[in-house]
Amino acid sequence: MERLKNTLKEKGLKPTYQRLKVLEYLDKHENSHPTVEMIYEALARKIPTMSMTTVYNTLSAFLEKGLVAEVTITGTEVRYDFVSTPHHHFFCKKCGNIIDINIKCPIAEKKQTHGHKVEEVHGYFKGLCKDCLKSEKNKRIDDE
Amino acid sequence: MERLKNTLKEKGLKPTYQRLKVLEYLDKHENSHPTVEMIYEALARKIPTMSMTTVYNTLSAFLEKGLVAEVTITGTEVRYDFVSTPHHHFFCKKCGNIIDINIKCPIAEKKQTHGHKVEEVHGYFKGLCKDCLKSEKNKRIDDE
DNA sequence: TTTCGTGCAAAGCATTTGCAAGTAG
DNA sequence: CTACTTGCAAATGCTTTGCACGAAA
Repeated sequence: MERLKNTLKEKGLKPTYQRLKVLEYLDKHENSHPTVEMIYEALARKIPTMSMTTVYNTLSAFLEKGLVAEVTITGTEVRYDFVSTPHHHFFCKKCGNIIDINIKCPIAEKKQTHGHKVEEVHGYFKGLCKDCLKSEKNKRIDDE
Repeated sequence: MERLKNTLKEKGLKPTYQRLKVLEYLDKHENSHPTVEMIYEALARKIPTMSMTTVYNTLSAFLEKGLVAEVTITGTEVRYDFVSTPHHHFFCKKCGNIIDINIKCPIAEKKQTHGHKVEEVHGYFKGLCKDCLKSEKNKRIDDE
């Protein structure tokens, strides 16, 4: 808890109760890339006065300070990624999960391409995740 | 025109006047990755009865048939990419343009990663485009 | 006391839906 | 003829804004 409090202070954000709770949620669910709503739903259960507005405010403050990154793979919803180290994402078309992918890509090292100055490199895959692949296979076996 | 008409027929879409016009716009502005609004604004000038709904309908039909791809780099707007060959994108943080980038990436050839089945590979850069870089430099010279 | 954050209610907007009239084949 | 498409109007739902209250320094 103290660790997260310091994270906020370092970024010049007052460590309010709500901000700490949002950050704690992001920290605990680092791998689920939650939506605004997922965060709100989870926190509202514990903090009855929590409002959507506060989640929006908080996330946009975090975004500004570089604490989180927006992931817009699906095109219909924004998901939030607690920024640690740069990585790619995998979006499963079946279950909708977004999974972190850590692979080294020579292109990701580029500082320039076609004369443009590169500041960020983003990459993502779409397809079927490991688990959905497994259940697809089981289904096929069941059918036989 | 006949070419585009055939494109629609091949995909099983009735080549209506509106669809042809949207497709023609996409074909002509292949490199500008327009938003729904940009397409609507341009076409409404020539076709007074054109409606937003029709642009939405048309694009979603195109998307379903794989004629276009959605580009969601900015997070606040969806842009449409007339599908030709797979390529990456460069988003300029200053002017907001989205530029096609053709580079070979070894990762893009992957059919599988970490046990997940890869069907699509997407990559994009963010930074300053060639032109904005140039005007930044000129500005600095002007200041001196 | 002064500044900043919270959270309710209302506003704003892009997108979707319902549906009547029109059109392609 | 028959099914599909168009496009207006209304509804929907996510996100932002205005603002009063409250907390922190």
